[in-house]
Amino acid sequence: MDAALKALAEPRRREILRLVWSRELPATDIADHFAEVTRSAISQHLSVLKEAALVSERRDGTRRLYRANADTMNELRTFLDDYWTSGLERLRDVAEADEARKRQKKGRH
Amino acid sequence: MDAALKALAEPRRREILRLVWSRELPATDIADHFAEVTRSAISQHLSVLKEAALVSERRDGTRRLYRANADTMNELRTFLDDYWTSGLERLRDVAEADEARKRQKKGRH
DNA sequence: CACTTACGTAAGCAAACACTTACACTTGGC
DNA sequence: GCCAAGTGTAAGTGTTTGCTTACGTAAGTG
Repeated sequence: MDAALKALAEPRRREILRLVWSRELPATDIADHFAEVTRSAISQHLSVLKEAALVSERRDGTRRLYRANADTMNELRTFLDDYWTSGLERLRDVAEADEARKRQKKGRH
Repeated sequence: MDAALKALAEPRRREILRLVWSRELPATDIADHFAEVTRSAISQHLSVLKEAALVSERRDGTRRLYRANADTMNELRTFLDDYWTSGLERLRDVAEADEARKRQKKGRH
């Protein structure tokens, strides 16, 4: 999940992800979409996205077809939703652990 | 919004953000929470979060009190929600723009 | 006014990142 | 078997990032 967030932090990768959102696309077609950078750069971005499970790859002859992985994106979505909402509930525990840490630190020093 | 996503990509910053989720906290208290890194490192993280408008800062004497900025986080949330859902609808436009680009590229070359 | 508390900030460093160019590898058609 | 198409990968480069130590500074305290 960490990897997914990190992968999404890069604008180019978000754009790639959008391209393969609902249809499979071969690497070359994806690269063609970006005039500014090399095919190689896109290939590396695709690796990152694949590593983060944000896209899946399917081989067809010499081509590799990429498509966004809806499962991972839904997981990420619920992770963030939890993040938004859980802050409040878990706060008491965090505060308590914090106090303990503080006392320990002071005691040591 | 880009800055916010990038800021969230860092685990430490997410943890900081959670600490100030629903209560103000002075920088020192935040730093005390992290035994592994320096106060300076946390200060720099706070700068990034502030730059991304994910936290707001209020001064009180020598102290600076930080608190998560709910507005920005809601904006980010809707941005992502749009991102999840809009892919489908905007896809046709992207595809069309893409075809145009492709034709142009071939024409030039 | 000296001293302490609570901070940011500058400088430097190693690791990570987004690229590039050049090359290697598969797959399918002739 | 040879060649072209489609693609990953290795190596190198400049920039950014997350950190450290050291110093600077503003606000309260005696």
